[in-house]
Order: sequence, then C-alpha cells, then structure tokens
Amino acid sequence: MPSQDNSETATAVNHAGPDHANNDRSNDDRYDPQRVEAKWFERWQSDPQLYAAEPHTTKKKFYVLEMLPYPSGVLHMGHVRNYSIGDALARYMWMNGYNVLHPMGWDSFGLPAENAAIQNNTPPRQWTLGNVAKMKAQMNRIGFAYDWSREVTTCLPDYYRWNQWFFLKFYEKGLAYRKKSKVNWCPKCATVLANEQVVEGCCWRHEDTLVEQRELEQWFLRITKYADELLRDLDKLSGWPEKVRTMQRNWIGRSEGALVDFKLDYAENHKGFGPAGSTISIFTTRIDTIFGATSVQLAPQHPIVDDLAANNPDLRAKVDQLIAEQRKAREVGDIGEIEKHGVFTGRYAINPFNGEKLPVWVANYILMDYGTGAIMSVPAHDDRDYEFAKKYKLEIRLVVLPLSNDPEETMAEPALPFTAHDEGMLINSGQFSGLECADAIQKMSAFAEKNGFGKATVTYRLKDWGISRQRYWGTPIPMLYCEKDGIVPVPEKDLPVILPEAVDIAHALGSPLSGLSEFVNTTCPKCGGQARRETDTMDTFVDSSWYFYRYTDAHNDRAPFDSKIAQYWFPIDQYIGGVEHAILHLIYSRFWTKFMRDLGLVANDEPIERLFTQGMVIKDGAKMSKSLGNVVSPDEMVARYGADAARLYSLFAAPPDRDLDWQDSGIAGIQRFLGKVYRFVTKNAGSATNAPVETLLATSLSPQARQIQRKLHQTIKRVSDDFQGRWHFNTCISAIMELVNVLYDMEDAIAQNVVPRQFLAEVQRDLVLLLAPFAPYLAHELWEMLGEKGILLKAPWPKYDAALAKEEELEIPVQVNGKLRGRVIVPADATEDFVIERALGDEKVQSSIAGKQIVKTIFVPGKLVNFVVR
RNA sequence: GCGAGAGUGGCGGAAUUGGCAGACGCACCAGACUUAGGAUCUGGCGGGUAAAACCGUGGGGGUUCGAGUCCCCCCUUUCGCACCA
Repeated sequence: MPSQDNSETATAVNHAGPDHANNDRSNDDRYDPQRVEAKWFERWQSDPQLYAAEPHTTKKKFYVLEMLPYPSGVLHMGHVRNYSIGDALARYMWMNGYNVLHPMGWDSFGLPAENAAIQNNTPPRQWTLGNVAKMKAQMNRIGFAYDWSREVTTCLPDYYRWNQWFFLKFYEKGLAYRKKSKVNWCPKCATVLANEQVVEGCCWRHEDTLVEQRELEQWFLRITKYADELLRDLDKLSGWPEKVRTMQRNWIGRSEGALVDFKLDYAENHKGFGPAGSTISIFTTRIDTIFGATSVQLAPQHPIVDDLAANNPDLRAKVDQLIAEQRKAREVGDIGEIEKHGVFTGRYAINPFNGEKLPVWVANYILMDYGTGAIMSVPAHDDRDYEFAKKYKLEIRLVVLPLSNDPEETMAEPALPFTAHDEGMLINSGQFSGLECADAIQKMSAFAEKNGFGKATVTYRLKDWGISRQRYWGTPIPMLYCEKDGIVPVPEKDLPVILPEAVDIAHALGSPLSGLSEFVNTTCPKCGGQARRETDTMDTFVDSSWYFYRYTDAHNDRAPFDSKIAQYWFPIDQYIGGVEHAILHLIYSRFWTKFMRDLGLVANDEPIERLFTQGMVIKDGAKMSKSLGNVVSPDEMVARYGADAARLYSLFAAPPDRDLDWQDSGIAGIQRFLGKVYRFVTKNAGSATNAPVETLLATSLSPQARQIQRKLHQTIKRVSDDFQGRWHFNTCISAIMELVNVLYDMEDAIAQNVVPRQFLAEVQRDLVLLLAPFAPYLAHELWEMLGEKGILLKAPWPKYDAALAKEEELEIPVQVNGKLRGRVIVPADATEDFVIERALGDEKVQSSIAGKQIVKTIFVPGKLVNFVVR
C-alpha cells in the first residue's frame, strides 16, 4: 500500500545472540529469548522452502494475506500487529491440515522514493531495494512464516510489465481512455491525485495543502462501467465488515433521478451575453416537484456561468467570490456549514414542463463535481432550497401534500419545507396533479424523455479512475504518440517498457521522464515514423489492485499468472489490513478482478472472501508518530523482550479489531509468561515414557491430573473457537495463561508423582501446539525439548474432547430475590431437587429467607438457583 | 446533520445464548527466598465496613425472578460520510 510513512531511517535488525551474559547461577532455567530465537532464526533461514505453499493440488487450500507494505525502510508496530494476526492464522490453518498460501511482497513504487532520492542523492531503485532488504530482515527476525519464493516487488520489470499488459487490455476494450480534464493537482507533490486521494479538498499526503484544479491530458480507467456491479456485489461480501461495505456504498454514491433540460430564455438573451439557446441540464431525484421549481441554480464553476460572465466583470467578480467561499469551506472541511450565498445572473431559463421562466442563479452550495453542477430549486420541498429562497425572497410554491391514512390529516398543509417523498401527492402540477410521488417520478421522467427534454438517469459519485502521474517512480504507461497515427499502444511483444534509471528527478519540471530524449523518442510500430513515448507513469494503486494474483504464480513470464492456478487459490480466504484502505485499494481491487473476469482470466467475481480490518496501534492516547515522540520501535522490543513477546503482546493487549494502546510494562508481563512456560517444560520434559497416552483413562487419573486435563480441553476449545469465529486472540492467550497457572498450581502434585508422567508429557505437547500460532520461537524450542522429531506446523492441532472438558462438580450460586446469598457445590449432573435442597441448606440462604415465604424457585441447570420470597 | 462503533477497577481488557461483574495481564501493597532484586515464588487488590449490610458496568426510565447484556430517552467519545440535488 502506498503509505504516508516515508521515514528514511532504518534500524539495523538485531539478530545477534544475547547482548548480556547470562551467567547468574540462580537463573539457570531462565528463558533467554535472544539465545533461543537466534538459534531458530538460523535454522529457519537455512530452509527457504520452510513455508512454501504446495503447488496446485487437490488438497484443501487456504489463502491468508496481509496487505503488503510500502517499503519505507522500517517496520512499525502497526505492521507487527497486522502480520502477527495473519501469521497466527496461517500457522493455525497449517496445523489443521490445509495447504496454506501465505505470501508477502512490496508495494514499492511511489513518491517517497523520489523524495528520498532528491534529499539523499540516492537513486530511487537503490533506496527502495535497500529498504526492502531491511524490512525483510526485520520480518524474518520476528519469524513471520512467509513463502518468500513467491515474493512480489512491484517496482521490478517482471511485475510492472503486467501492469502495462493490463493497461493495453483496458485500452483494447475501450476501458482506458485519454481525456483533457480538470484534475486534482497537489502543488507539494507536483502531481495529479485521484479523487480518492483528495481528503476534504486537501492532498491525502499533505493534509495542510489545498488541492488545485489543472487542465491536463490524462489517462483514465473506466471504473464507472462497473459502478453498478461494484455496488450490487457488496451485498455478497458477507465476510466483510459492514463498516467497509457502507463506506464503499457511500463512495459509489448511486442516486436515481432524472436529467431535465432547461433552455436559456432567448427573449432575454438579445440584451445579454453568452450563447443563444444554451441549455442547462439539471439533475434531480425529485422530478415530481418540478412544478414547484422557482429558480435554477448553477455551480460557480459551471461552464455556462463562465460564458455568462465573460463580458460581465461584475458577475465574474461575484462568482469568483462564491468560488472562494466554497474553497474555504472545503479547506476547513465543513462545506455543510457554509452560509448559502448566491447571485442572480440576470438571465432566465424555461421550465419545460410548464413553460415558466425561472431566474438563473449561481450559488455557492452547488457542487460542480456532483450531478451536472446545476439544479432546479424547489424551496417548498428541499431544505437547502428553502433556506436559500427565504434568504433571497424567492417564491415558495407547494406542489406536494402529505398523504395519510387519517382522512383528517390528509391534504392538510404541511410545515415547510416538506421533503418526505414516500407519502405524498402532487397538486398544482398540471396533468400530473393527483399522482402519488413515486408514480409521478416514473410518469414525469417518461414524459420528459418522450418530449426530448430529459430522461430518467442514474448518477454516481464514483468517477473514472485517473491513473496518470507526472512522476518518475512508477510504471511507464505503454503508449506512443505518432504524428501520423496519433495514439498508438506499444505492441505487447515490446513489453515491458523499461523505466530508465539515470534520470534527473530533482530538476525535472513536469514528468521527469519527459526530459530523457532517449526514452521519449522512438519509432511508431504502425508507420515506422517518429513517435514520442507517454512520459507519465501509473498511479501506484494500479500495482496493488492485482498483486495478490501474482503470488499464485509469481514467476510466470508469459502471463500475469496462470488462470488455472489462480482459480485454485482464489478467492483469498482471509485478507487482513488497516481500515484506511477500505475505499481506495479495496474498490480498485474489486474493479480489477471484475475486469479480469471479463477478460476470462479469472473465474471469481470478487477477490476477497473475508476481510478483517485491525485497529490502530496507539500510545498515550494518540497514533504513534515521530512528531509526538511516542513511536515504539519493533526492533527495540525484539531486542529487549524477543520477537515472541512482541507479537504475543500485540495480540494480547486488545481484541484485534480495536485500537491497541501500547504499554511497555504490558509486554514485560508477556515476557514473564513465556518464561513461566519455558521453566515448566524445562523442568518436566524428558521424563515421558513411550506408553501411548490413550491407555490412560480419565477415570484412572488422580483428581489433580483430571483438573489439568479439564483445563487443557477447555483451553483447546476456547482457542479453537476463537480461530473459527470472532478472532479475539486476547482471550485465547489469557486462556493459555490460565492453563499454565493451573499447571503451576499442580507443581506439588507433579513433584509427588500424582500426575502420571506420560500424561503430563501429552499435556505439555498440547500446550506447545496451542502456543505455536502465537509464539513460534518458544514453541519450536519446547517442541524439540520434548523430544519431538516432526515438523511442528505439520503436527495436528489438538483435538477438543467435550467429555474430558466437563466439570465433575459445579459451584452453583444461590440467589434470593435476585441477590447473591450463597454458593453450593454439587455434582455436575445433580438433579434439580438435589441442588435446591442443598441451596436451602446453606446458612446464609437460610438466614435471608427466614420468616418469609418462597413464592417461586428458579432453577437454571448448571447455572444458578434463585428463590423468590415475600 | 446522517451512518457505524465505543463508554466496565488506578490501567489494558474479560463476561460468545439475559444467570456469580471485574477472567487474564499491568501497576500497586504485603510476605518468602536472598549480600542484593528491575529475578522467582506466595498472598492481597472495585467502593464501603471492625465484619457485615449496602453501593457499583456513562446518566435517567422500563421489561424480568434476575440486566454490563434486551427496550425507550439522554450524555460523552472515536471513526466514516456530509449543501450528493
């Protein structure tokens, strides 16, 4: 993902052994994570195929994916949390026998590399690949189980050539087009931004910098072709957070309505200026109220306004004032609060439904980038129009009356503005009077269409995706401009168009590539004549729109990937990342998949089955940032507490979907817990016999051993259930802690051999397996210590046995009138009569019901007894 | 303004279906072992009380034998959207 983090600092990864000699004689059995982790790190590094997914097989697959990082050079805690979640899931699925695909890669094109290049005089490629190496080392040090044989680095030609290939396909299908348009321009980035990259009128990267509008020739991808499908299919994504689906729904912003043409009045025109017979096309969702229109309102940037104001400096000045107001409101981010202003143009437009002349105004509350930038103003039935009409004393004409089941109420004059449209009936609307609103909308749209001055239509907030960037560090757009043949695509066989390396970025004006004549000048593949290359590069969101398909077949040099292989792995079973990508990345990815489906490349309509958005990591109540000085460095945590502790804490401190408030003292507690586990197993390992544990019947176990067994199976259930369901790993880990606490409670019994050795060995084995998804280093060390020869991740996940988890005795709370008065211990299968008799025998219960009459007894098996007394 | 979360000890958080509020951990207190403790172990730890009673899950009402959990109203807060015609 492109990231705002463009930190150029990087900390060397410390995977050396312990930095302090641990020769304290009293601490022989103390867990030294640095020693243990260094040992396993070496082993894992020496086996590159350790976590390799099996090729396309008949085995059940599981594709777990974390959003790939931008290689800023240093991992932050948000990454660690994100990857710890995915890694735990991947390991769990391996242990459950799945063929797991768990890859990682680098979203490595983008602006920070260019900025770093300018600041440090380092070529972007070198800077980027250096960062990749650093971060990969950090990831490996933490021990994430990635299949590096499928690593994807988007800035390398073997990846970006397929961006170019896809672009040619889009072009071929008429879905990539070039158009001169006003584009969002960030003066600080000196480049174009997609609509999705404009946040409240400002650059998403520079939140203090207002985005300007510039006219440029740009390449667009026709995402709007899929607008309806992108919206509709959101209903299929039941494995996505509702929040994300809502955000995408809002972003697509589908609105059903009608276009209606209002002609500028020609009779007035001869006195004035501007084009005779011009038409103002308005968009409305309430065509049923058109007889109540009393003015036409234009956005200040509307082209007709430019015409009208061309020879009218006074109007021009007033319109500019409106533009300034709008801009200012956007700057402070509350355009909703702007005070409505407008100016009368002196011109009139004709309502095609009744021939009325309506004054044409320009208003600061009309947005050029929604609908047509022009509306009909119906003050009686729209809040904003009402407010505006009141202010400028425009006519307010009622044309809809509320319908009610109550005849008294029906036809009563409503309070204005009356905006409800589900229960209304038209009046004063010519031949349409008497119709209900919904019906009127249909009939009036049809009427407009039949008479050639309008039609029913659907408007989207979603706009086509402008992908041109006047930047160096991105995928070159594979297009040529020939004097004779015009726009010519680079032939597929000539791909990739390689991004040249020796480019002076610092002194470039516009696209840096345009200054490189050996890149720009080429021959036209059609006519052989002179041609110029496109010098813009692609938005980096192109890279991340399909990278997860490349993982399935990362070294294919004949196609972006093999469709059969992708079909085996897709859709992604679980995608994990920050909610900040809810719109941009995830909507582009869905679009790309639908396009690939239409190309016949993939069989799935949607790329992602289940999406999980983890919360942010914060500290002292704020997002970690350099300026606040509250950044926690993963390297430092790993060096002090070990990688296991760092990842375990990031899972333990909060449920993963919520924000995590980082506390250094919390991770120390985790370190203690890991030490406890280590000491316990160290002390009790090596004493197992070869006797199979099945020979030990639960009934033959001592009470102490039974207690351990119960706790073990309860823990297995809790951890497994969480992986299957709600992913509250914080409670999984506390469940494992409870198990360990019980083992410590039983230390005396174990020392006295009341707990059979081979049973204990089996418990320890299961404990290690339960820990394996969360703390792989320690788990591997203990696995070996227990004498296990097999691969930990291939060992089956412990099986939960309800009978073994069942308590034999229960402590039942006894209430009197709903207040807790006592507790009784009864056998788990005790009858109601038995429990009630015991409850009545309890001293405290007796004293609180003394002298009163029991009117009702509530008995909830296994839960409680409640006596209602009077 | 609209939409979606959240509000529980000193702190992070548990309580999955209406059934013992505060699991687990941090911090803190006391003790043990120690030359020592930033190691380890044991105990304590919502308020209140000598002990009880009693009070306690943002506030107010309600349903219920019983409400952190369900219903109504309100407050605070986070996030998203926002003159979207």
